[in-house]
Amino acid sequence: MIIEIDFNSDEAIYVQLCNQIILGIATSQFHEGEQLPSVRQLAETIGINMHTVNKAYSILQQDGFVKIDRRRGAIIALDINKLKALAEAKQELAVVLARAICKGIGRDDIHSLVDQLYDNFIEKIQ
Amino acid sequence: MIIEIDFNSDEAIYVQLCNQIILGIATSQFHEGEQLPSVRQLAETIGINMHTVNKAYSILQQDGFVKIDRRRGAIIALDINKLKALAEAKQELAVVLARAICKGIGRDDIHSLVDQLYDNFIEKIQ
DNA sequence: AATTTTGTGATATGTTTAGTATAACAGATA
DNA sequence: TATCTGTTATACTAAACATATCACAAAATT
Repeated sequence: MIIEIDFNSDEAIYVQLCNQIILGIATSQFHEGEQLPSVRQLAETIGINMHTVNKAYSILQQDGFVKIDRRRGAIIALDINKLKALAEAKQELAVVLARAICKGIGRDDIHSLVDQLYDNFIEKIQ
Repeated sequence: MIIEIDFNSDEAIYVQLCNQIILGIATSQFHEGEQLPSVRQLAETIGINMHTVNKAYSILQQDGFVKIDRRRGAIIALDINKLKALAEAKQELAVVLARAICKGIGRDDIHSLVDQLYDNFIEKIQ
């Protein structure tokens, strides 16, 4: 999977890294049990410091997306707690929807966007 | 409207301020043309610095939620560009949905959450 | 006319975060 | 043995966040 970092973005590098990897998992470009590049290797290919990658991996572990094995590094391992995930998603959605509502985006528009995105995710899986 | 800031949050104060005000607009607690408290006044009531409020107001202006009038301060004025807003919402949704999908949350779950939130927003309007 | 309030600008300071740069260590692997 | 892994520690720069004053011009109020 190709990971692209925008160094001009106002988003921190480690945040971009987390999001890209999560996106990769969602689109099945990374599979359960698959091992991610080592912190040193990924750092070198991207051209950033090892600790920045390590921070991203640590956060992914904390958020239940990977497990870190001393022998093999970071491995995709989803810790699924649906109730917790639903609560978090709702909280994040609230912020996004509030902005959208202010800009005249209706309920149907959002449903349509959700479908578009889900279709897109599924498309990439196949 | 009551604006609450969590000083223990990892979200910057000005970001929380922006989100709260946007939430206020979405729930019609703030109306088009209504004027927000002055930067000094709001800063005092919250217990933060004037410039922090000013930063939030400036961002809200930049994002097209308010206009800043030298005479009356910040006034709710929605600059509606639906196409742009849709694109931004899609981008933000993609990140949220990717996380959700990884945690086993399906399309219907998201639609349900969206409906819940929209109902909640409408409820607060009445 | 005088005072107050408004947004705005400049400057300075302290704190935290982000990111980089090294170095070292223990465990696993080849 | 040599190499790879994650991990930890330290040190440093740079940027962001937040506060603290001071000052100014425009508008509103008195």
